[in-house]
Amino acid sequence: MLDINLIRRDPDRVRRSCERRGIDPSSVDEILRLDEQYRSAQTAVQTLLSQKNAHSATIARADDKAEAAKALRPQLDDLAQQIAAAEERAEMISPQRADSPLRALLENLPNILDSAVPDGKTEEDNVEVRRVGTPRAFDFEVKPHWTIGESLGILDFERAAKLAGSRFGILIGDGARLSRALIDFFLDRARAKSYVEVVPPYLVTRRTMWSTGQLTKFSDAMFCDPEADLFMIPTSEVPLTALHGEEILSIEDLPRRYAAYSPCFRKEAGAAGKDTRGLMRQHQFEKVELVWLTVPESSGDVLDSLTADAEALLSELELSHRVVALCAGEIGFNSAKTYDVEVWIPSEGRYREISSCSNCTDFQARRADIRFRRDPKKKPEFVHTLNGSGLAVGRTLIAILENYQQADGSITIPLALRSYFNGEKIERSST
RNA sequence: GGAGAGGUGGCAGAGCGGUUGAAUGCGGCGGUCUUGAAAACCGUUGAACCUUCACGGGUUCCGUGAGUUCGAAUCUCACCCUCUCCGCCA
Repeated sequence: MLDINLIRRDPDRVRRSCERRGIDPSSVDEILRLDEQYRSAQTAVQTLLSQKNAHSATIARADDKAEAAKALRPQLDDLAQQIAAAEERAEMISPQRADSPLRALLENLPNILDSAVPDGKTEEDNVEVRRVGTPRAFDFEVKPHWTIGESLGILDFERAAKLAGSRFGILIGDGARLSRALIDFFLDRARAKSYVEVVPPYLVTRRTMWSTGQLTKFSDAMFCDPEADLFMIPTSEVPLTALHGEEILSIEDLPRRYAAYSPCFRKEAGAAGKDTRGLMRQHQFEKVELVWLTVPESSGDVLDSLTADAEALLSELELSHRVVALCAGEIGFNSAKTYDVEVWIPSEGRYREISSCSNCTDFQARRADIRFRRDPKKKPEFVHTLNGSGLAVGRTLIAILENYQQADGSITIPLALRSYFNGEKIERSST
């Protein structure tokens, strides 16, 4: 959520940001109009309440309170009427109200883009920042990971469909072990970089989901239990970011780094027909997520080091990758600036997203109410929140299967992973 | 799921329906004292919002939401959460 004060002070900046994202900026004017109305209504209510309180204080001070109350009766009754009327007017547009139009408009404004974000509408307009490693050259025909996995007996999509329908996969034997090895590897590396490991709830309340900006009209539908009103997390960014919701941290608490391995659940309603085969896009996948809470002035640098942390994992796995700066039209609702880390997928002959690192500035912190105090005397300020995958387990698995495939159909395990996997190779016979 | 207890400021813990945003203690901050520190003593110390160029003024907040009242932390109702015991269970 944006700061209403910022919208008042610099509406043009907000409009420009909306336009760059390809979103109609007209709601900014509507917000300004409603906000003006609301504030004058509020002032009216407060003036009347102040008068009423003065009368009550008079009664409280009087020796004969009943008598005093009786004497002030006419004024009090008159005030009560006026207050009720004024309150009704203010209540209509109060942003506190769940169905307030002002609130709805405010909540649906995306974060303000960082000035460094490149213009553009689609993936094509993303700007490559750097490339690391060279895609491996194959002297045989590369196979897609599902073919490799199924013939090795470590991936099973048919039975997954039997159990759960489309967009599910089953990891078996060495496939499951490799996945577990990756999780361990990722978490160990995160720990080495001072991230604190967390096992968060995988189901969260509507409020929590709302607080990190996942529940908006721009969001894809999530799995949920309507009866319990609990939502299955689409990423552990949600519980990790909201961890310190409604808290005021002290400056010594910052920066705060958290890492969580968790399953993630997504309906992928908007992705019909995309990546229908294989592990690329599933209703359930696993991920190690990295989250930072920082002071505002350092979030820019933190985004770089967070991205570097994600990349380092790929470098260590010797997987060729690149970093792209997302263009204005591609950046998520919460984010001011996002780098995607993309890994080389041989069967597609291109790089695919394996981590998305975002600086959400104070946007989520304002919704979730995560603040800090620089000094015991200073006012609390909102922290900045950042998140990135480190990494998506399923997609890393894809990358390993495809990039490390051998002519005989076996898989060589990346060096960095061998001690975790406890082996060097996956072969047909080994399952 | 059944039975009970409880939710007050950073924490602990008071609070006959009336100048209570809230005693007291701890902690925090500032100061006195000290070569320095500790101790002691003094002072100060919640948040959001509205209004003002500013000084300041005002409103709201004691789990949440309604209600009674001129006036509610205090009374009524509903809901939520936490804890204890029982049942079930990985």
